[in-house]
Amino acid sequence: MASRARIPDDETLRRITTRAVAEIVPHQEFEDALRSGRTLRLKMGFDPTKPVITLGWAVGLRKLRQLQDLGHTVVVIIGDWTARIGDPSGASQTRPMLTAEEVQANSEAILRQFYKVLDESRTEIRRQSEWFDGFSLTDVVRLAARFTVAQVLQRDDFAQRYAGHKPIGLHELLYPLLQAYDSVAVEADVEFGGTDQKFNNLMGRELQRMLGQRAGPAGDGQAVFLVPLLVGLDGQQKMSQSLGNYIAIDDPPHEMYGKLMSIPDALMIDYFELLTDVPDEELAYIRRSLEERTVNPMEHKMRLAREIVTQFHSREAAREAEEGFVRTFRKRETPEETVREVMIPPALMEAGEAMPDVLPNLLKTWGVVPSVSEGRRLLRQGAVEINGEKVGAKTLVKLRSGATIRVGKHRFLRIVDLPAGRHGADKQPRSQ
RNA sequence: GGCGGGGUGGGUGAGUGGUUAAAACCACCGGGCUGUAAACUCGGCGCCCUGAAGGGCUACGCAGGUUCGAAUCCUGCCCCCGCCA
Repeated sequence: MASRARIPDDETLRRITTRAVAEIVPHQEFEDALRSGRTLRLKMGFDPTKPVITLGWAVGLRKLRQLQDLGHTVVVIIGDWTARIGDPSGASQTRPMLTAEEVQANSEAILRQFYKVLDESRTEIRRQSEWFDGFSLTDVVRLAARFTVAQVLQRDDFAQRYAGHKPIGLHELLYPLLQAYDSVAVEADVEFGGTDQKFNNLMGRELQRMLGQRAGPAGDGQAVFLVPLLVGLDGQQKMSQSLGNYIAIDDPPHEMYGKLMSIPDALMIDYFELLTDVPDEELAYIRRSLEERTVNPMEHKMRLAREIVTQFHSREAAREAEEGFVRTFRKRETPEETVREVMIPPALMEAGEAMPDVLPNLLKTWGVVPSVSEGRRLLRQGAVEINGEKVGAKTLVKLRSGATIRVGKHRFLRIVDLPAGRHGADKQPRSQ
């Protein structure tokens, strides 16, 4: 508390307030506070509904880290209470309730990933249950009484659902209020979030003011720092766990690298800007070279993938991932680090070869495909090759130890002998 | 409490007694092309019977019923939406 934050020079300040920033409300207040050297409490919350954190989160986390490096404090709120309600943001089905154990496990996993970006020594962890467990019905009603339905319905998501005759749970209307109260509970000076959080965050500012809490850069309630939403792998929608169009902070290097290489070119600049420290001048160059087509976009994309994998893993891991990528997709070799070892029944092993009909069943057994039918489809469509040779409807397949089976573009299997014991193998394929 | 509309595959949404495993679109999967980009193109997309042919089993909110035959008709129940009170 007593310690002062470092005052950023103009260039640093500029970078903090412009790069990867959608909006700061109110902007001037925030800048002034940074210049004052006062230590700010920077709030960011999450719902521990799933143990997955996507790169979308990294945008805000990186911003928080920059501020931590100046000496400010990050307050992470674990939404262990609202996780039971379900944030109506986005696709917004009503989410199921979670058990205390699930919440606990998810929280730990998420924090571990946060610390890949955040400075743990300047991070304070708080749980909503600290204050909400003690809430009485009276407290809830009093809190709710401070706002009107019309106010809450201003929120985009609610407005749309209301207009579209979609159900809105009464409890969902409470969510923004609870999140706002979090800000009061931790006396947040600035709340961070994606642009879709604007409403919730501003509500926090308002509630602090109503309750006379002199938090915020100017004592008028928390400022709101909004970062752009990262677009997902599909190039269309916001990156999100539930849409499946994501890269997880936890993804292993080769997978992260591969996914980055598969993003639409149009997204490259965004990713550079939001997820890397590549200087603005260089971004300008990259942008220009893309427009003028003077450089193969792939070159830039490889750089991007390298930068990001380095950030979440290591330089070494990035290099290996890149080599693996080149070997697999350019030279069409088998990427050893992603091969999954599998075993086949002794009888087949004995025979050494078989009609391809056995493959769908094997693929199903190995969990490569969800059903035998699916395996058949793949086979019929020529998606399966063994030792580099496409398997046709009638080709005799050689199922020997050491044989490599490729399914689709990037699923690789290697047949191995049955071990004496039974610790065979199954490396996880890919998460999704 | 009253009146009306509606619940179909991952999503949107057609279908109102057999020709419907269920149109179309999206998403997704695979082949081709390529840079695991985009665009394009071809194909697939409930489960099972070794492929095809053919067949079986599940499936249109839930439970029963009518019928040779139901996603489609009837009854009860559950849920959603709107208007009025």
